[in-house]
Amino acid sequence: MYLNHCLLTLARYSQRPLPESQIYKHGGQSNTGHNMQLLLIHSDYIEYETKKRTPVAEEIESSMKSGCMEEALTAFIAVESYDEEDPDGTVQNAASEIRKAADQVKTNRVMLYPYAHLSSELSKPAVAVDVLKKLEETLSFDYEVKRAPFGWYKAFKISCKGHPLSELSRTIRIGKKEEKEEKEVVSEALKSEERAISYWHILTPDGELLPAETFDFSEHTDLKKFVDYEISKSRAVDRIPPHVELMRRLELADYEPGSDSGNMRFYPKGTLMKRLLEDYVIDTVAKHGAVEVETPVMYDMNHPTLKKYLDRFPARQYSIESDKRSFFLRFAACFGQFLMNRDMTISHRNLPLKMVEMTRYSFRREQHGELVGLRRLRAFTMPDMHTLCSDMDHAIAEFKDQYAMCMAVLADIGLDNDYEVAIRFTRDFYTENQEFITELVKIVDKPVLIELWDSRFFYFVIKFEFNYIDAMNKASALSTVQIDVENAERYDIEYTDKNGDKLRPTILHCSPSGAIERCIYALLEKAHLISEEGGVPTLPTWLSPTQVRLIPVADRHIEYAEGVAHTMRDVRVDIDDRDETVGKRIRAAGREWIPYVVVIGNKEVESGALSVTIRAESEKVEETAHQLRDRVVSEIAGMPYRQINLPVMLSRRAVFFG
RNA sequence: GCCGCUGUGGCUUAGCUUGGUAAAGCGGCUGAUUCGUAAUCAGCAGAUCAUGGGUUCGAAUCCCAUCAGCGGCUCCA
Repeated sequence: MYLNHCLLTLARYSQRPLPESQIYKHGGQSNTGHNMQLLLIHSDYIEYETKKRTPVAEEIESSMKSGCMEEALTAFIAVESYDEEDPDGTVQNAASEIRKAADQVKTNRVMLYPYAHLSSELSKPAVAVDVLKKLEETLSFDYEVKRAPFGWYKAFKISCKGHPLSELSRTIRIGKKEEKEEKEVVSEALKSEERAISYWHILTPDGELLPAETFDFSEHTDLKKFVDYEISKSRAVDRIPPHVELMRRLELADYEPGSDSGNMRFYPKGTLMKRLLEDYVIDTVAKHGAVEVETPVMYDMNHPTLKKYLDRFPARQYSIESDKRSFFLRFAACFGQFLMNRDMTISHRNLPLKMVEMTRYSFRREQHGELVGLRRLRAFTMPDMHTLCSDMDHAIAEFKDQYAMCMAVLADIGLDNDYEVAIRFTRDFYTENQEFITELVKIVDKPVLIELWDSRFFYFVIKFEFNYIDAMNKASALSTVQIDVENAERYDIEYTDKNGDKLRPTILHCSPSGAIERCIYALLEKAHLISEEGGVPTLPTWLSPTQVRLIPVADRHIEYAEGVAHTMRDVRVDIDDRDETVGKRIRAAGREWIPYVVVIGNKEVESGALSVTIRAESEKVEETAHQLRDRVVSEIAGMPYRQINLPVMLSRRAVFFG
């Protein structure tokens, strides 16, 4: 078998400098590099048949609905957004590349086949159709050309002469001046996701495994919503997410138009909430033996190990050019921690070895349409812990511990029982560990969604997530743990066992709370749901930016209020000293969801007792400052405390929003 | 990424259909008021009507492009 029987070229063009005479069309230098993805296959035959139109389908005559060609060079083509600047140049470049290949394999037949999978930076459909048509026209002078229609779902069969595609796949980048070869960069994981076939089941605490469609959801409405969301992934929504309005009105966070979308600004109150949640998660994993580390936010795109991992992760990343080198922004702490692990000397006595980082930030360039408020961001804060275990049995034991830890974390955060569980694993893992999985379901004591794969497409063999279901029936993953069986090898991480042998650890990935911003989103959505049902929306007291608001009736009571504030150590107290009526200030405190509101006038100054309104119970009690302080301190016992993040006097506060 | 909707002082909106250079409430400032549990009174300042083009004697209003937010769709050529 000879190589050139199957010529497979994945080419990425960069536009060459235009002759002087053409430059004027583009208003001067506009040489940002034009690309088009091209996959050329010399085939015995290629045949296709259109199945269904997509929304971007071109209008075609019936003669184009199916077609075939024997002994042809098939060109799979993706026109990219960069090509829009100069479609004609793109056509010329592509034509010459196809000519070169066709001459090489000595064929005079060319099949042009639009193929979107080749790129994630596609051009507008109209441009693509235009380029394809012109390409057909250009090539038809010298070749017999056919073109498959654009924008249709098509079935196709191709017989490639010789070698398997995967082994010959390569990318050629034609630079502005010189040509250089590059490895294919289409993420392996993105491809895997396409191939992965999922089997959906419900597993009950009794150990019953039922196909998802036969399960009786009547007593599990949230699980039903979750399953619908996972399987169908579509849902009609009639309003904007409630938390978006709340995050602004409560002066927590807002969009930042000066940045990329999905990069938020956090006001003092939101920043305080974030820090408290971050403190809490770090404290909690520290109690479970994790040590905190810090790693860089950007990594070399061409680092051999990282590159392979990058390919394995189904996320799109930000990239940064700096001084001729290319970097990508991390989407988790895996990179930094695994590289650190690799250089460490680790004994079996050190296992399980846990490292955690509060990644501020992790970056994922999610699609525009996916970004909403605090639910899905492009820059987010995520606790990321990795645990090195001696082997799979050890990993499974740790997995169970961390599963329980995650449940406790969500309960402490204020999301007790507000989530649905998904456990996902390969068939092999299931047959070997059936009991273990049933046990996990018993621990949460409610039915969970099971996703089963026939073979392993990802780096993990099992993972679970706790998913929050919001008022619009959207599911978002919070806590998650995965057992990774691939990266110890990839990163060359090893430990020394009792016998002095070097072994590969099994690695757990864990985010105990999920993204911190997403926790805030879930808390706001939950509060909104409660208020819709006629309840009082609240935040957990330990997370409330102000825990106690003092309202002096007149100016002469301010001094006394300051004394009260002073008494309440380790409680976030502020004083509304603005020149407004008591009624108005009460109302303002209510709109801020402040858990304890105290009015201070002559009566309080004389008696020494305070009139305290408890928001959660909508009732008033008489207490001394010490009693109130003790009440709040015991309520937040065990949770982190930080001092107030704004001036104590409201008259001194600037307005951030509204 | 694609489609649709939206974009008016710091905030929320009116005006846009039927072009004639902006209106209100909140917030801010000033003054009066020192007040007892869900909005005290008066005055003042504050807007190149998202950005860039176009049509027109004249554009917040009509057209095009861009950006952003929201909703939907989508990894599909």
